[in-house]
Amino acid sequence: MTLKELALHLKLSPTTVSRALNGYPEVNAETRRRVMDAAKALNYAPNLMAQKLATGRARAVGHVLPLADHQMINPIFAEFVTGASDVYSAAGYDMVLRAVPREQEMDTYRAMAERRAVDGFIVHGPLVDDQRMPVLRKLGLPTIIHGRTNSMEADQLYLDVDNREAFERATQLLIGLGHRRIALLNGLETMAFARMRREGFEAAMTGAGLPIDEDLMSSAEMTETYGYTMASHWLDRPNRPTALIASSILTAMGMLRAVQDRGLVLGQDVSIVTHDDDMSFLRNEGEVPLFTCTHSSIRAAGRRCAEMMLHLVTKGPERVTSELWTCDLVQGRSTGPAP
Amino acid sequence: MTLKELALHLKLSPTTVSRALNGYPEVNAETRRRVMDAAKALNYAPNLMAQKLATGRARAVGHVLPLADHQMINPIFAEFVTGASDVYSAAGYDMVLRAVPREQEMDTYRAMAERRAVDGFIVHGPLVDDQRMPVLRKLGLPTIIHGRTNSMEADQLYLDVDNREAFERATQLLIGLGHRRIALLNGLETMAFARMRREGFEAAMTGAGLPIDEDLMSSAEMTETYGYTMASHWLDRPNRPTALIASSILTAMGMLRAVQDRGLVLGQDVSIVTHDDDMSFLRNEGEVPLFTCTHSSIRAAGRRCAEMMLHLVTKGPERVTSELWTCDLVQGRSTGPAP
DNA sequence: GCCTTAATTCAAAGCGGTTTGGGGAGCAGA
DNA sequence: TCTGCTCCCCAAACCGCTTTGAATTAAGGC
Repeated sequence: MTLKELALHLKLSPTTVSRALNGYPEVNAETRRRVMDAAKALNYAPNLMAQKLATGRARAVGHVLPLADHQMINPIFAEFVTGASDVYSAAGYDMVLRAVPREQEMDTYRAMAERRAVDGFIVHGPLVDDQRMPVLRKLGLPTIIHGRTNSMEADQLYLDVDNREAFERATQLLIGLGHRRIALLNGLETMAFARMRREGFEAAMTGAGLPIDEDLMSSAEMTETYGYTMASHWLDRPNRPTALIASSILTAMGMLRAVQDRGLVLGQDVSIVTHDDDMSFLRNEGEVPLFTCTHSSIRAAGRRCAEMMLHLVTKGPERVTSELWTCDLVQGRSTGPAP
Repeated sequence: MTLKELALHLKLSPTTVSRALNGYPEVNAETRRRVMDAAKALNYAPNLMAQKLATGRARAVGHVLPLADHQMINPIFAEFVTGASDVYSAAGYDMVLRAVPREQEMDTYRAMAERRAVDGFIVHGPLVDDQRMPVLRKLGLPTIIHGRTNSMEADQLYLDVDNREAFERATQLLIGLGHRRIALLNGLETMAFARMRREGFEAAMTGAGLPIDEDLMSSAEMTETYGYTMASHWLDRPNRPTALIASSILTAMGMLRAVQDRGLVLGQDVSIVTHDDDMSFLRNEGEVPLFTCTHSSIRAAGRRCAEMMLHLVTKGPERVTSELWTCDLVQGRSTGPAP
């Protein structure tokens, strides 16, 4: 069933039918009703491609996910993407998703833009000195960064969590409990967010006059195994840290396993603070949750980014501004006074 | 830059340019080279929408993810989707992703099909008595199920893991170690895969003349918390089970936490066998991995499904058949003789 | 009653490609 | 020389929708 056929059936011109269907004012109310009814009855649905070609708008936004070697990043993307996709779906937009190796990323962005496959991009996982920024800028499509980086232009739109402040606060909480030897198990510090978290940590430490011990700082993909391995390593030191900070609840789980392996008691012998992305499959639940954490829903971020993008492509760049979210600091059972 | 402009520039007709670019034989080799060079030099890329409209093929495949209340299912989708997306990207296909509430799922499939937004569907998370099957069948688009269900037609293409056999084998392994009281922490048994796992478990138990204790079987979303809660419950029983079977490495992690909480030793006081989807962020690593498990990569499944789909839409349904994969049974440190 | 203006509707021209149905040139065979 | 093929290339139709510009009719103003 095409528009033309429908028009023929109604003894109207395609023009009128199209307008009736798309809510244009210059069509008689009665006529519109007839058209609507017929469309429903005959099960008419406009051909997406034709619509896109005619309007020049793709009604889709692109997400390209770097397929890293260790692709820990995935569950976070997944969570974000579900949030975003939900918003798109409700607005009749599509999400087109491409997972490509890092080295093909630029080409992918370029290809999608040149071929008009999407109306805009949401960029994931910004790096320190991220090379993608100038390229994206040149493509000229609306772009929103989930996160921030030093290499983006001042007017670049983004949505980020204040990672620096969050980790400063988390560290201060531990310091306030009397901890002096605090280890930071950070995410990959090529990622912008990890860099900022480290800054927050260091600010709190030096702010309290505590030394920064490079041996108590480590940075890698945030897997459970990694949390277990590094925590084990630290806890077996002669002068072991009394508190650990994790960048993800996954690494925190690994840390906890290491703690329990050694017969130590969480929140007593060792305290743990983690960042919690509120991932649906790994909830930090309970009246008093297991982990004390800085908390920010990644899915909510996905939703919000999608909303910003839709606003951007439908109503223009006015009135859409970057957002910097503050994390909640949630008290759990994993922290206590330093032994 | 449009095809017409490029043609004008080359003093050729759009026809010839199009053919040259798309590798049709009826064009002089020298001409083709000229066209190719010019296209590259002028940075020409065909407009996707126009191409899709003209050819009638969307060059995209649809994935609709049910947005359940408890959306544990996500990381698995994510993993699958990354695998699939990788294959699509390499072939110049797009993945269009929609996350919608269960009740809108059918409409979403219908809408995508009617509007020709995709060339085919890959269906996730088949249920027992899945209502989507007849609907999808009627839409007439190529469809591949990741999993199987009783409600699909005999000729329906699918890719599944032999869950029944895997869990039967896992159970037999425990029985062979002398375990008699074995608890099964299953996924949601509305899902077809969970149902089959249960069947495998029961077959092994009755096969060994062991009773099936409903109190030692539970079914829910496979979260860490759930694993912790149920394992705690079971381990605190007067006559506690000596072995636990988990449906996901996440629940297994929760179980382990419960075991450690009680000062019990894994593989000694309590044995655990789990299914491992080989998720990138939660690897069951080590020379001898932590968990004894039935193992099958969900990402590999995503890749294979995508390949099947591409074959289906480009070369037709001949020579593409359903696949039933057998899980590896991997020996880890989490199992030992019954105490 | 004539001129405006508003309300509806339509024919036709895109959007940017692909594909069908020739058609001219060059060459071998009769 | 004429016919019959290839080999290349082109004009034009088409994919299914949107949108521009104009036409038709009805209502309002004086």
